[in-house]
Amino acid sequence: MNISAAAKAAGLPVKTVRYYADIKLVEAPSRSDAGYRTYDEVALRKLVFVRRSRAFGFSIEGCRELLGLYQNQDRTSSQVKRIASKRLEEIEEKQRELQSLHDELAHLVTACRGDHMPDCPIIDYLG
Amino acid sequence: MNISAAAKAAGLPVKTVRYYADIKLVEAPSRSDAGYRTYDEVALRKLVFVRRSRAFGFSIEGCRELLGLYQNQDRTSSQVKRIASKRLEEIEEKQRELQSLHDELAHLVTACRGDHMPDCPIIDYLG
DNA sequence: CATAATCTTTCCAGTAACTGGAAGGTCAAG
DNA sequence: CTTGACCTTCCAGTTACTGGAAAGATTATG
Repeated sequence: MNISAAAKAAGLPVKTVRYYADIKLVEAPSRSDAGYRTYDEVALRKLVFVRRSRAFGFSIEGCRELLGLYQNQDRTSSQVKRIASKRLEEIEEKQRELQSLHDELAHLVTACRGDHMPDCPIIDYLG
Repeated sequence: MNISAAAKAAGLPVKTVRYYADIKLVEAPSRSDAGYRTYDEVALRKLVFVRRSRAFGFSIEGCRELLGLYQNQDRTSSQVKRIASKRLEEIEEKQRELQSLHDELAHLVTACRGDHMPDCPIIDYLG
């Protein structure tokens, strides 16, 4: 499988697939005689794993840890759970931030008449 | 007022204050004989305005637009409201994303026993 | 007045996680 | 045999700063 087929199968851009090998998130794939990267099922599954992990918002380093556990027969589910819980807390923290931003901004937007006059509670608040 | 006093008064790092002038988000401040940047009340108010705008998550370009309106006597509140509403929609979109991430990840974390065994629904889901 | 500490300046590089593009080699089809 | 779709590497740009080095200015202290 060449890189574009692997990328398509993994649901990732070709550039990203190369990038993941460059930063050693996944192993460097073997090469054809012409120097083309060739992917097998195992390599593909790791790419999919990374895509799904990234979709949860795990950082590259987080993905590295998770991928390590994925490939480690001696892992414990508590190791995995710890990492996932940390991410969950980050998400919740971000949600709280967004909620207060939302409430504040929504309040200002509602208060703004949105007419042809210059007076504006949003500008007043910021200035 | 030298840069560190202005930065402190505006609630921004010194580096950031310089940066905002470098990218012409705010005007380049006047200089002392020795070449030190000097800030007055007007410049300070603009820095505060940018800090507050940034705190709402407006991009630098968004801040540029808002600052333009702030300084424009001929602005209309509808112009301001349009920009703020766009940001509000971005926030809401992000909230929806985070909510679904949260629900999915929370579900997996709950299902994971977090013990010394390797079996893990989180890994299963990702792999 | 000398010196030390604390400013300030500019410039360069690095962060996260890609993404775009140029220059050039390879492969399959017609 | 040429065209077009691949593939390669390498370099640069993105966002919004942040860190640090080298060197000049100002302020405080002895």
